[in-house]
Amino acid sequence: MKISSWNVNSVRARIKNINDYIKDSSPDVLLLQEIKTQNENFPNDEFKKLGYLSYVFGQKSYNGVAIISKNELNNINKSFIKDNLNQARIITAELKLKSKKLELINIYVPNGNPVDTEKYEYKKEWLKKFITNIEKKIQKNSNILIAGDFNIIPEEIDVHDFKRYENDALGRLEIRKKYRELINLGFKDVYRFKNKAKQEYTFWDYFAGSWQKNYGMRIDHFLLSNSLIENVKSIKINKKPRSKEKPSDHTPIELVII
DNA sequence: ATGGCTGAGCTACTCAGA
Repeated sequence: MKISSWNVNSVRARIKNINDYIKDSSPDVLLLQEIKTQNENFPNDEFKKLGYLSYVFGQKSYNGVAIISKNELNNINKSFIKDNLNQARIITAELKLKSKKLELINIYVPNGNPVDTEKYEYKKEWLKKFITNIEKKIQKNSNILIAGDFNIIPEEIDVHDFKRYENDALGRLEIRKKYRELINLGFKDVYRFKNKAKQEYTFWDYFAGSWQKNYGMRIDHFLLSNSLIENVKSIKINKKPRSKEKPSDHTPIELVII
């Protein structure tokens, strides 16, 4: 079972790139973030042609998340947390993994910049609520995969120039501690668990030749329940989509799990 | 390097991203 996560920065502007990616990589499940459209304008038909069902939590202009799946998914939930600003940032589903039920949680965490504004407070509040609800969820199902755009640089190794981000909403200690808090509930950052000292990124700015210079950061993550880590076959950051014409600023991360 | 580049909504320009 291959599960991919990709912040596409508009599903409609990116439809060709997504199409190419699906044909090239053929994930069983594709988690999308920043689809930037309402449900009624989501390109369901495009995905149907490729053999996928769409589960969409859209929003006009900003945010929005979706799950694209080859097989039908159950218990779709779009209200995992109560969002103060009613932004579309979480969609969850239940996935059959052999005999186990895997709770799939697709997230798009608020950016939080600038740090001296209510945007940063919103990010902190959002993460706080999210952690609380994950704690509750674990009581019912301890097989969980949290995937998506966390907008968190976990460690210094996860960005090209940490100095520049240590007071940024993505790199601040206060925010990185939230990430640790989440992991301490019983998760592994699958990429870092499998790649102890590797420096790879999932995001590169559009400007100043960031991609060409490899000035990036690792902010898209898969957090998997400790109990399932033995089931992981591979975890890969697929840089190919970032090298294409009209790319998203993020690139997909791919988990193969048995 | 708090800039520069891209997308949505709209049709001039602002907001948001990270």
